[in-house]
Amino acid sequence: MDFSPTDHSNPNPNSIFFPENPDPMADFELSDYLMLDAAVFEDDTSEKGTGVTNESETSGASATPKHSNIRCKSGEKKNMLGLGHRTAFRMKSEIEAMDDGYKWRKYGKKTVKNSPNPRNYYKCVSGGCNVKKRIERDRDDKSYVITTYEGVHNRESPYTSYCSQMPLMAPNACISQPSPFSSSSST
DNA sequence: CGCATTTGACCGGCGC
DNA sequence: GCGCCGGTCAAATGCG
Repeated sequence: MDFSPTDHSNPNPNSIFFPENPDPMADFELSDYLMLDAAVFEDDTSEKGTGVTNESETSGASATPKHSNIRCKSGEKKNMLGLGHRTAFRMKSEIEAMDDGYKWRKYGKKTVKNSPNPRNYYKCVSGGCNVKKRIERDRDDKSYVITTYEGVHNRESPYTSYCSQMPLMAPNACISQPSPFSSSSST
């Protein structure tokens, strides 16, 4: 795994690199950054427990040998067929719905077997792009939020755009503004 | 009144 | 073939 939060070369506009310490919400800390596109998808679903994946989405897998949580389910298969990238973050945050610059609409909520915490499903409604994201709390540490983006935005996040206008800044210094995480985009 | 959210039902895929 | 599970849809409800 060479992925890192500072890998701004990632062409996927989904890859919004959250600041390590956004002052507005202070209590936020990026823990893991996972880029799961088609190329590495196989690894992601193999549940070998070698990658950070094991620490995030599959955190509950240890309790249940079955890896039902990360199998290539219907939606994921579409993903493998070329629907788009999948990007997952695990971050320490009190809030689940963070404003990443896009407008999201919640379309579902589901309690999943591997986690005592419900998983929330959002669709991007800004720009009409077909991007989805899942948000759930880490089963082992509720102070962590696991966010999984699926698909590719057809436009950049206002934050990354902002970022691109500041070529002299360190890439990962971008996005620390404008106030990336005003709580909850929706509501 | 309009829009976003909530929540239960339904669907499709996978494992046994 | 059946049951389980994750994901999505759509009607109902609440809030601004």
